[in-house]
Parts: sequence; C-alpha cells; structure tokens
Amino acid sequence: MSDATKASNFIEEIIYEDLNNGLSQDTLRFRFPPEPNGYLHIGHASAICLNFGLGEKFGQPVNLRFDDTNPAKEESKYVDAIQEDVKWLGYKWDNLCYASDYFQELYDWAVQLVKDGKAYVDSQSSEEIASQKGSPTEPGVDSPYRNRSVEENLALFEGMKNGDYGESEHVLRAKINMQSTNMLMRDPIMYRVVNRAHHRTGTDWKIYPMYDWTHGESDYLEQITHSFCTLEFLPHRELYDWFLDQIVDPNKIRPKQREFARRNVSHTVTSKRKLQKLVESGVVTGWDDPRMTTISGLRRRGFTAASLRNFATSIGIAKRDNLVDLNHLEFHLREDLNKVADRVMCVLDPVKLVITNYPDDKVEMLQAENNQEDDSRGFREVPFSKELYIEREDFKEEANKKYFRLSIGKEVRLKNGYIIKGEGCIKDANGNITEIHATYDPDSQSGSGSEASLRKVKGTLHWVSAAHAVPVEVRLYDRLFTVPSPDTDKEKDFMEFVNTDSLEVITAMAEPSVKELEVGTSVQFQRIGYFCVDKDSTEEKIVFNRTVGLRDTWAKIDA
RNA sequence: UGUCCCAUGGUGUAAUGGUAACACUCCGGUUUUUGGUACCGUCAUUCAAGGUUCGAGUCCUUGUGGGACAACCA
Repeated sequence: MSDATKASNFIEEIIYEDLNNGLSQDTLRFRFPPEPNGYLHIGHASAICLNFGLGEKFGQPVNLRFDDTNPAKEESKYVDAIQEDVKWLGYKWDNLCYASDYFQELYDWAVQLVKDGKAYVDSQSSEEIASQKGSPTEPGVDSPYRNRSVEENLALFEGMKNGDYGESEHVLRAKINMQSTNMLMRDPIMYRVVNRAHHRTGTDWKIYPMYDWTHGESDYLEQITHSFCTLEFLPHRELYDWFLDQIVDPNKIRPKQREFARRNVSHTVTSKRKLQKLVESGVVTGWDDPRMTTISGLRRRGFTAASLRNFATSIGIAKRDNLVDLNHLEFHLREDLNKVADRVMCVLDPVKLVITNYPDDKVEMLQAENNQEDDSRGFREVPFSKELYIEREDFKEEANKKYFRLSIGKEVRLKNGYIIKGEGCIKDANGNITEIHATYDPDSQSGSGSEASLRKVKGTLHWVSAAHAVPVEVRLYDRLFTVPSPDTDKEKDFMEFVNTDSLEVITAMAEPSVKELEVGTSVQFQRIGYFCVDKDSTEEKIVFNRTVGLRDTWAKIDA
C-alpha cells in the first residue's frame, strides 16, 4: 500500500525499532481480538484500521481472533456480526482464530505452573479474595491457601476441571506478589468455574481462563509480534510479560504488548454498556439504528467504508487523551460521497410553483448530469412541466441582495432546466404561501447552447415536476447527544444529554428516478445532502436516511 | 495516601537537539447551472518555573493539570 520506510506514528516507530534490532520483517504478525459479546462500534473501527493497516503497510498477516473466554456473555451471533463488519470495512484476515481453540494448551500450561509452584487453588469466597487484595494505595495480604502443596493444588485444579465443584468454590491463582504496587500482580485469578455452555466448546469445559492468562498466551500461540491495545491495558503489561515468562520458548517469537490512546469521537458514546442502554431505553430503535455509532448503524446511516478508513488514518494515533470532533468524520464522509454518490433532485418542504407561460399539457424530458465529479456516470432524464414543487425556503416575496433565490421580479435557474422569473404568489387566510407564480424564458434551456441559456443568474434551484413527483419518507437524523462529551460529566449521567430531536420524519417529493434505487444506495439530494435508501423501504414507499448534510454556508449567512 | 501514563492552535496529529508542519473547524476570498465541489488566504513560539546546551516542543528537575489501576469481565 504505502512504502514502508518511515514511521507515521509511535506504533510504527516501535515496529521499525524492532526491525532495526534484527527482527525480520516477514515474521511480523498482528491481530484484532474482539470479544464476541456485542456489536463493533467506531472505536473498534479505529483499532481494526490500525492493526489491518499495519498488516497492509508491512505486507504481513493479521488474524481476527475472538477473545471468547466468558460463556456467560458471548454468543455466536456476535461472532457473525463482527466478521461481517470487518469485511465490510474492507479487510481480510489471515487466520480466523478463537481463544477457545487454545483451552487445552492453556490448561496444560496452567498445570505446569501449579507443578512449578507458580499457581495455587484458592478456596475463599470472591469477597474474601477481594478484601485481601488491598487497594491501589494499600498492599494486599496473602491468602491462607497460598501455600497449599503441589499435590493438593493439582488434585483440586483437576477437580475444578472435571466439574466436581460449583462456581466460586475454588479458583486458580497465579502466585506472584500480594504487595505489588500493581494490583494486577496481586495473585491474579487464572481460572474460574463457570457452569454455562460455551458457544463453541459447549459443555466440554467447566473452567474458563481469565483475560490476562489467555491473551498473551494466545498471541504467543499465533506468534503475534505486536499486540496493540488501548491504554487502559497498560497496567496489564507487567502481568502479560510475567505469564509469557512462564511458558515462552526463546527460539520463538515473544509477543510484545504496546498501548495507544483510544480515539473518542465527539457527540457520541462508545462503550458497549452505554450503547446497550440506548437500545434498551428505546432512545434508538436497535443496534443498527442510523444514529448509533456502531459499525452496523453507521453502515445503515450511509457511511462508506472508505470514509471510515480515511478518517482513522487521518486522525493518527498517540497516547494522550483526545476527543476528535465529529466534523472530522463528516469531512471524510462528504469527501467520499461527493465522488461516488449520484445526484438526484428531491424537495423536502414542497410548495407549488406554476410556470404561467408554459403550455398546460406539455411534458419535456430534460437531461440531467448524474455526477459532475465523474463524467462516466452519464446522464438521466427528468420530467419538466407547468406545475412544479420547489423548497418553501427558496422563495421570498421580497429579499435583500444576499438572497440568491427566487423572489418577485428576480430570475433564477431551475437546475437542468430553464431560467424563470418570479411574478407573484397566492396565500391562504393565514398568510401562508400556497402557490408561487413565475414565467420562464423558453430560450434558456440548460445545455441548449443558446445565448439565453448562457446568461448568468445568481441562484439555481432544485425542483420536481408535481405530476411526476414520487412521495418518499425521509428520516432526518441529527447528532444523538447535545454535548461533545456526554459521558465525562462528573455529576450527570450521559442519558441526560440525549438529543430528543435527533430524528425528524418527513414526506418529501423526489424525482421519478429514485424508484430505481436499491437499498443501501447513496445519492446526493442536490443542494441538500447525502441520503441513502433504508432497508425499511417497501414497494409502496421508499425510505431515505439523511447520512449527512452538505456544507451550508448560506445557513451561516442567514442566521 | 501509592504506582503508572499523558500535556504542541478551537480539534486531531507531525517535527527523532537545528527556522513549529499537515488535516479538520472557524473567518475572508476566487471559480461554479448545487450558497456543494475545487482553489487561495488569515488564525499557536509548544502547561509553568528553573536547569543542561552555541541552540530545547524535544534532555533533566520541580510544580500544575488531566487520565488509568481495587470484576471469579474483556
């Protein structure tokens, strides 16, 4: 992909340093290790792009590994969804791995640790163990079971494995140091009994390994050279290394854990727990609600995989706390959509416009460019007639110089059509405009090459022919939270910052060509924004999601 | 009251002891049959104070501020 010569962040620097110290480039191997207990979100997307991006940069494999050591929380539906999301993002893994595939190796190594006096069975309650653990500022104390004999430990551990004991009766702990300043080193639990069927191993196992015991050893088994994770795992590194020390063969690759700051995006939350609360409380309609920053939500909203990848690359990677402005994501989204989305005309807030000097029954098919950024997209036909719809906000009876749109006595261009001049309007009893009247210049048709067609007018409006218009449902989404960082407030719960106006559903009038669009297709409603066809669409009614609006400098002037 | 991590414009990253760079946002402008796109321009001497050095964003010290760590979760 890119030439591997220069580090663009501290993560790559670590790799180059290892390469310079003799590590061979063709041994490089990375991994993305999600737990299949929920749906992936934008934060995972960054991690995916980092690890798979490294694989591309160095031309080396990346494994997708499910960290499935907790049968109480994990389900195979998440395994499937995660694979779909990674694929959709455009990446291919080398090996599809499961930590559960390593249960036997892990168990055998654990037995060895017991024999070496490096692990013991503790028979206290979890409360007792917790209280003996001390606190970040106070050292822990040794368990009364810490010095059980190897024989007793072996027998007990085997009993745990065979299902002789219930949950919480015994756990296997590593014998490290209860006085360590690092709480993770205070005799961490390696195994616990769980009486639950695992989504892959069924009831084969009664004991399940903990994260710390599993992760580094899994990396080692897969011969991962660099195991990158978020900063919250930094204190785990000492333990990661300690566990590796117990089993590593010096002739094999010893994996290295390094940490980076998770990347936060403003006006959203990215923890499974919080996303789940949004779903359960009914704030959103599901995990793939277009307002959700899950990958499935973003996909349904109309985000492109390329825009997510470009975003991840452009924001870089470092170790300090960050909150990336949503604008940044939207920039990359518009940048991509501008190139790939065909243009279409759709009026969101219609008001009738009558061209008084246009023949009553005439219908013309006008040629409209599909995408001015891409000639290969060609043209489509749009019907034009005497009665049209335009946006209500595109007409004012009187307007100042800054208003480029239609007003009485002024001219504007109808996109792909004619130049028209405002003549008057009809109002109802409340003073609301119900119909606008204008005259057109028959010689001014777009693309005709006539002198009149080349005249410069300040404004251009989109429109649809009233008789041909297709009513469509449009879901206008706004940011889900009212503040940039909803989950960092010391007093208030993030749910208090939910934007109650994050969805507005309207019926709009679209040009006939939208009937041909397939679910998932993105288009630009000209002068408005990017929209995609939602899966809720039916034969009778097309449903569009607003992905993101166009940049709107007029809104700023008008405000 | 411990251990560890971090600190560069409004935002995110870069600068590997040698003139603070790039992108986004904002603001201003050019082009335009999308008030879109594209293009151009303005906006920081790097948390503070000392020190080392010919030279410090970078190294050292001390502060200040922010963050992580006490699940039989990952």
